[in-house]
Amino acid sequence: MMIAIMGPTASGKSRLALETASRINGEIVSFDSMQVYRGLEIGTAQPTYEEREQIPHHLVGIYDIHQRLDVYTFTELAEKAVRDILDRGKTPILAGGTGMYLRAFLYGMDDMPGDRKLRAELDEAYDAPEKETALHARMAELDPAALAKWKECRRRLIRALEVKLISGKSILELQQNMPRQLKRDIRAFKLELPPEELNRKIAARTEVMLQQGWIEEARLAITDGLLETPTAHQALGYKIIDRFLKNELTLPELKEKLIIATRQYARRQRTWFRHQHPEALPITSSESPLPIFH
RNA sequence: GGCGUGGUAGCCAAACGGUCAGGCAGCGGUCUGCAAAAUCGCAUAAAUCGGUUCGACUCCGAUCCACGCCU
Repeated sequence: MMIAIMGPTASGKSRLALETASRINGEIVSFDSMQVYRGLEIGTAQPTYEEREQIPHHLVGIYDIHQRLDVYTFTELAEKAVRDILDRGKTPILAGGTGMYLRAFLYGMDDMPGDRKLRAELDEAYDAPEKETALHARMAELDPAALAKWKECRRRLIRALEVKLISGKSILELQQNMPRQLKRDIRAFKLELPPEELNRKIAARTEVMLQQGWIEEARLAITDGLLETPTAHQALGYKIIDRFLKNELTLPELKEKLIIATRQYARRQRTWFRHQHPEALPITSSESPLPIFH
């Protein structure tokens, strides 16, 4: 048996996961695409040192910002972490806001070929607005159906091209059996706070992060090349802070933009959980314990 | 008190006497190897009251409000 706690950013997942873990002798597996990165502790709201002393956390701070991460890789890491925890006779508590990773882990993905080197090359070759025409032309020839479906989305076109080049088949052909059944023995919960409450929490947390030194953290990471990394550059807020550091924004503007970006992220998460995780039981507060009965 | 300028959605901001601004914020959706990403869609307006007109956000008048200048 294992437990999953999902929910939008700042909704209180970590707190709930921690509380649950100590109650049922569990360990936490973070399902968060950005908390894996070292050096982004404050901005990605990683658990504190004390919290990690108290309860083991897995998949937090395990990567250097320059390393590339993707769903498939993450899923493998999570698989291993979960197995270890179970082997130790403890309960894995999956907690996080990266819906796609949770979905992939809980339901599985279709078997599809992948070649990270090839994908990186394709990214390199087409990763610019002007080069999209070339990508479109190539896809029009190789996989017109996929092009029609994702013409506005370069990233998915590149993955489609990758699959086509490796397998000779259209990605659409290979992904016809999107898994709809859970493949895990899981008790899943999703935090759904009233919008005003979540907004309040987001604003408050943003303030705290800034007080904790988020700006300095960002400055260091950016100096280290964060903005050019393959995956970590997407972490919310750092590009905005970069603009502040370049004096393009005032402090109040910075705060406002960070809060807005976080709210928008939370909304996308809400949409995802609403539709992709019917197995999760809605929870309206992070204050009370999860309804788990042994 | 007088003169001037202006009042367009939550905010910013255009054009126009007769289907549409646009941007930001908001809301909804999509999502199978970069997902804290990417992408698609939706709604809300004309300060108030009258007049001119077949038709007014657009023209005219009054009123209110804001800003500026004058007294």
